[in-house]
Amino acid sequence: MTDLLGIGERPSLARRVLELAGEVGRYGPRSVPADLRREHLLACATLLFTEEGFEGTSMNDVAAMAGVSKPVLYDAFGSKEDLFGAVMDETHQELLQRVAAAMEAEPDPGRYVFATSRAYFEFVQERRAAWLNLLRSGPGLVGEWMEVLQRRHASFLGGLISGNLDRAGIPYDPRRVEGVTEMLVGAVVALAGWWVEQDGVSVEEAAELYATAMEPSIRAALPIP
Amino acid sequence: MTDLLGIGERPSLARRVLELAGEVGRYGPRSVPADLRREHLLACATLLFTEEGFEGTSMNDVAAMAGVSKPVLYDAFGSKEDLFGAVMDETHQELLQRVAAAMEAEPDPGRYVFATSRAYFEFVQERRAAWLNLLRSGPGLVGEWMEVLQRRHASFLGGLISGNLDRAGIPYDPRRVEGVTEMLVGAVVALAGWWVEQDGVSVEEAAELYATAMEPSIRAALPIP
DNA sequence: GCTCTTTCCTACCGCCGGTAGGTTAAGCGA
DNA sequence: TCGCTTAACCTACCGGCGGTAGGAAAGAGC
Repeated sequence: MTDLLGIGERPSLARRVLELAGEVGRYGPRSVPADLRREHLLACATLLFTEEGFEGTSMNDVAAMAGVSKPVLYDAFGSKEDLFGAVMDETHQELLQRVAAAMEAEPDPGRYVFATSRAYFEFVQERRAAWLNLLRSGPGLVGEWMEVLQRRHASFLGGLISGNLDRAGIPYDPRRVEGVTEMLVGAVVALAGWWVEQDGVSVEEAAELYATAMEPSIRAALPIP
Repeated sequence: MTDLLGIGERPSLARRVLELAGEVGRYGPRSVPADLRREHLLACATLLFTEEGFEGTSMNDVAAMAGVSKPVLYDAFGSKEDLFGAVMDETHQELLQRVAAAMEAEPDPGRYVFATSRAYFEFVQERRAAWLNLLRSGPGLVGEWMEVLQRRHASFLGGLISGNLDRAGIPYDPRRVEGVTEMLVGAVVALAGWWVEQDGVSVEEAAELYATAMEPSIRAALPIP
C-alpha cells in the first residue's frame, strides 16, 4: 500500500509534482502551492480509495503515496471524511454528467428511462471499482455523504421529471415526485449492485430490465400522459 | 456511553445476569455459562448499536455496559463486525417476519404489494433508530453484512413471487425475478429513507405510493397475469 | 488434595485519525 | 546585506481503537 505509482520517493516528490504541472521552482524547492498540492493529494486519494475502499485506506497511506507528511494532508483536507467526500463528489459528478448527456442525446422521450439507465450501467461496467468503493458505499457511515449523493441524484432526476411536466403544463404533487425519484434511484443502485456480480447479463439487458420495470411505475405514480 | 441501564457496576454484574435468568450460582459466583453470557452481551450490543450506530459504539462500551472485560466479549463474538452482524441479523429477521405475516394476513393477492410495504413502513416508524443504524447502514462497509441482508431480503421476496408463479403454472426467467426483486428492495429502502425524514406523510400514504409505483412495474417486467 | 476445565481479568500491542510546535526558505522592505 | 514576514512542511507525539497474551480464580471429578 505504498508507492503504487512510484511516486513516493520521499524527500522531493514536490519537484515532480511541479514538473508535471509545469510550475517548477515557482515558489522555490520544497514548496508546492496549496491548490496544486490539494489537487495532487486528491488524485492520490482517488486512486487509493477507489482501489482499497474507505476503511482499507489510511491517511498515512495517502500521505505516503503523495510523498508528504500527514499534517500537509490535513492542511488540505481537514479530515479523512472530508477527503473521501471530495473524492466521491468528483466521481459522482462525472456519473451524473454522463447520465444527463445520455438523456440529451436521446431524441425519443419514450426512451429516456432506458437511455439514462444504460448510461448508468455503462459507468458501473467501466468504473467498477470506483462505483463499488466510492458510490455504493452506503449511507450512514462515512459521515452522511452517501445520503447527500443519493439525495442529489434523486433531486437531479426529479428535476428532469418535473421539468418535463412543467413544460407540458401538467399539474403534479412535488412531494410525490420526490418519493418516486427516491425509489428510482434506490432501484437503479440495487439493480446495479446485483448486476455487477452477474455474468452474462449485458448492459443493454440490464438497462432494458430497469426501463421495462420503472417506466410503467413512473406513469402509474405520476400524471404523465 | 457507560451504563445506560445501571447495569454496569463493575465487579459482579454476572450475579445480576444470573438472577435475571433464574440461574444463580449454577456454576458458582463469577461464572456465567457461555450461552447466557452471549445472549446478555448481544442484548447490550443491540441497545448500543441501535442508539449510537456502528462507529459510535466501541467494543469497550459494550463490554463496560455488560460489566465484563473485553476478552470475554471477544470470546463470545470474535470481532466487532461479527457482533454487529449478529445484532443486525436478529433485527432483520424480525422485519422479514412482520412482512411475511402481513402478506399472509392479506386475503386479496392484488394488494400484496401494498400490505407488505405497509408492514415495512410500520416497522421503520416504530423502530426508527434500529432501522437507521442497523438495517440501512449500507453495503460495502461493516464487512459485507448489508449486502447479505439486502440479498436475503431480495431472495425472500423473490421466493414469494416465484412461489406464486409456480403455483399458477406460469413459466418465468428466474434471472429476471432476481433483478426485479433487487429493484423492489432497493426502492423500498430508498423510499423509507426519504419518508423517515418527512413530516405529514402517513404510513398508508407511503405504502400506497410504493404499491402504486411498483405494482405495475412487477406486472410489466414479469409474466404475471 | 490434586488436576482439569471454564470463566474471567489485567496489561499490553500495533495502528489509526488527528495535532502541537518548530524548522526551512522564499519574498521583500530598508 | 540584514532582519522580518509568510507559506510550506516535518518530527514527534496524543488518546483511543480493535484485538490478544498470559495468567488468576474457582467449581467438578478423581
